[in-house]
Amino acid sequence: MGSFYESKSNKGVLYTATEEGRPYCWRDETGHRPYLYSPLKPEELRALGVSATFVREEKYYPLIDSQIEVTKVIVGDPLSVRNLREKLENYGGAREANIKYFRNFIYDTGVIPGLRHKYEDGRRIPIIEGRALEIPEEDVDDVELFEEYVKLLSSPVPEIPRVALDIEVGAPGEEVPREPEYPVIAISLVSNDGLRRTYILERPGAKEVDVDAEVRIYENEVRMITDALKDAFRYPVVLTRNGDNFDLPYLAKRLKYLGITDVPIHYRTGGQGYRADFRPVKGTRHENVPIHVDLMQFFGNEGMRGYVFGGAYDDLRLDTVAKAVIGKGKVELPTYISELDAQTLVEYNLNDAQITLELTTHNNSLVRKLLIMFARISRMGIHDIVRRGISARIDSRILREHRRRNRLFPRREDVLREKGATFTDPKIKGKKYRGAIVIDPVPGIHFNVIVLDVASLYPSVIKVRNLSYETINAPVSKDIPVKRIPETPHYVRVDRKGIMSLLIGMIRDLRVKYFKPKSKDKSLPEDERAFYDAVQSALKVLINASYGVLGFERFSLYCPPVAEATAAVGRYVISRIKAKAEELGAKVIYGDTDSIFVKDAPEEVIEALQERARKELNIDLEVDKVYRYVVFTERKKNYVGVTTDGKIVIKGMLGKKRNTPEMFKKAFAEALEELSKVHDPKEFERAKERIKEIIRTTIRRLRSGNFDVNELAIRVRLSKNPEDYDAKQPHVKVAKMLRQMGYRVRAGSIVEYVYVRGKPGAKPPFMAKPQEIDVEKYEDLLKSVFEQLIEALGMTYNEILGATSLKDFLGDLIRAKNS
DNA sequence: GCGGACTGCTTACCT
DNA sequence: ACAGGTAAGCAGTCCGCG
Repeated sequence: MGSFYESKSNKGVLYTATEEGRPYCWRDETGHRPYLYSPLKPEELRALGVSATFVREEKYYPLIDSQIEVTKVIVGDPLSVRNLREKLENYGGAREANIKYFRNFIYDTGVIPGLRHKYEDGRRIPIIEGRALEIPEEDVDDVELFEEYVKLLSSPVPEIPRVALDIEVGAPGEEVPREPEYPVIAISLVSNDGLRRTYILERPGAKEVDVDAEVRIYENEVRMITDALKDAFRYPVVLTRNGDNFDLPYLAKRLKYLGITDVPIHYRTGGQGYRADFRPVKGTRHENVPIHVDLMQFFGNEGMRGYVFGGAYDDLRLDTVAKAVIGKGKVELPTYISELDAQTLVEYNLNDAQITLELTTHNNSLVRKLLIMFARISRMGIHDIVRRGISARIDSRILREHRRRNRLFPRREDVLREKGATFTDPKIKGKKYRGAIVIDPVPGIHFNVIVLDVASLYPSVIKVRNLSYETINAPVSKDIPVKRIPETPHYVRVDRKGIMSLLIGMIRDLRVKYFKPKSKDKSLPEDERAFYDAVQSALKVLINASYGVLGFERFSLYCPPVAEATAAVGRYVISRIKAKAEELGAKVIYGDTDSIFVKDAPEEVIEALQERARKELNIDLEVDKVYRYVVFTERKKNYVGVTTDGKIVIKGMLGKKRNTPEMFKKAFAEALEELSKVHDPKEFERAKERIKEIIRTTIRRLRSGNFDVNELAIRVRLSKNPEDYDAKQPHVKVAKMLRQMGYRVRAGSIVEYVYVRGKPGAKPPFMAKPQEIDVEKYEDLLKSVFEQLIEALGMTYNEILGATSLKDFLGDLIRAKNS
């Protein structure tokens, strides 16, 4: 499950699970030491005064497609690796010297995080119990590798004993305390094996607390904290929400404040990110210490938010995340924590711990399974899976695959020097290369529309075109076959399989050809299908990010021409499909990146297109959606449609954006409701009338002042801390205002404001009265929201309303004059 | 002195 | 700390205009 370097024993340490599923802590017995590689010979290194063990090794170096000789420099401790790396900087540099020791330890011992292990001859052997059935041999580049991953990923996920921990601090007001001057007044533990316990400091009503849990009352705060931690330490995993940033550091600080010197928590703040872990106190060892999993770190990850939970939560408060993931929120608080009565305090505290646990058990333990799958694929401990981004996971997987093929991992600067240049001009200033095509939509209402899309376009392109850092623009002689990349000077050698192409292609195939079909196979029992579904979601996250990381500066194998070539071939593929569709007589009315919307295309044409894509481009073209009708304006990424089964699809419209006031979102939803009833052109007339009525009613409400200001609140998420903004937009002004008033507003916070007449222009809703609202401003906003819809229906906003204000009237007049 | 065209900055969304 | 493309808002600058 994890690994680290233990300085006391000067050894690598692994946490694994035993055959029986019990946690087990294993200290290295193989003599594994920290090391790096150098292109220098041992005698040259000795001459430089390097004292270490030298081993000459032959490795394959992908950047020049040759075997090379390097020296493995084995040293005493991880710190020496860093010192040596700096020392060798001017002497040919070091290789594989930026890899943390515990990572090498994992790759080299062959341990697989997320699996149970057995012990044989001093080695840990991972227990792989998964079976590989029906491996599709055609189109899989490396059947053996494919089979290995299938077995690895289909091995059962053990149920890990774990306990959720949550604390409450008796700070006055709604301030979240940073300094340890306030007492910890309650701690709750809720486990997946039946423990439900709250530890509270003695207070009025404490003895009468009646909850579905054991309540322990303490006079002494130190005793209470120590007892709670002792109980938590019986579990191999402790779950928190925000424990890295709050619960654990606060407990540590508070214990020190109360005079305890040997504290079982180690934390780090600021700088390289914050994290907190449990540590052994005097007389105990690492095996008695649980792993800390802060779920907020996991859910805060953009990849998780977007792909697995469908962007279901907007901010990271426990309440929001819990409602989205498990459909259950927090207990409403009548007052500040410090003023709660004992009963309410315990209920609140217990509920938070309960929700934290449920985030990992809900939906057939989806989160638990995802974490384990990521751990297995990327050979990373749960510690790091939770805390680090997707690029770290892909990096770990790729490094491990280099290691086992005895390939020397190239330095980022070497890849960049050899393969750095891009040639296409981006549409957006500041970007590095040209991206996807968006086909101009044909404005109007279109009946009978089929959406075709390429299943995972970019990973398919990477696979099919053999794109990889070592195959693109490789130094080649005349007799080595290459294939050119359209719109660029790039070429790819095709006589050797590129490693990125192989690995990304395989993850794609694992998902598309194996786990996804299994997750939908009705002949399998439901829990088995749910398991395969978790596996395919984990693979999806990796697939979706695999192209992106190649264009990401901090990725270890950052390779701009590969990213550029991927996008270029993507454009080529979709353009070819579009041209072919038109050739076959279908009208292409829109398309974005990997899709085309075709109108009036009979089934034969669709089939012919799919056939052509398969034969000519080696690409799978799928029917993604069938629309009863779609409505476009000239705006891209902006449309409404109703599918044949009556589902409304809205894309990009203001009416669904998170920062549109609730009042307008509601009106917009009503208008869509009307549209969903439409089956043919005639019924549109009725819908239009109803929409007109909805808009008018909304305007009347605005003008009458008959509303709650909260209905008009605009919610914006800050990307920076307020003090870091130069801009003076309303949300920035209000953020600064709130901070002045003592609220904790920072990057990631949601700022709410309403437009008011007069000086500052915007105010937090709780400070504004309905009479102050800048009604004109909101009428403009309403217009923007509905214009996107109205224009699509072939009308103008003013026409549908009549001239409702002098400004609109004059606007119309000017437009009439100009045209 | 005021509006329009423009740019830069920002957010939210699409694939 | 995965990518680029698009829409839209606000604030500021420049320019033209009796």
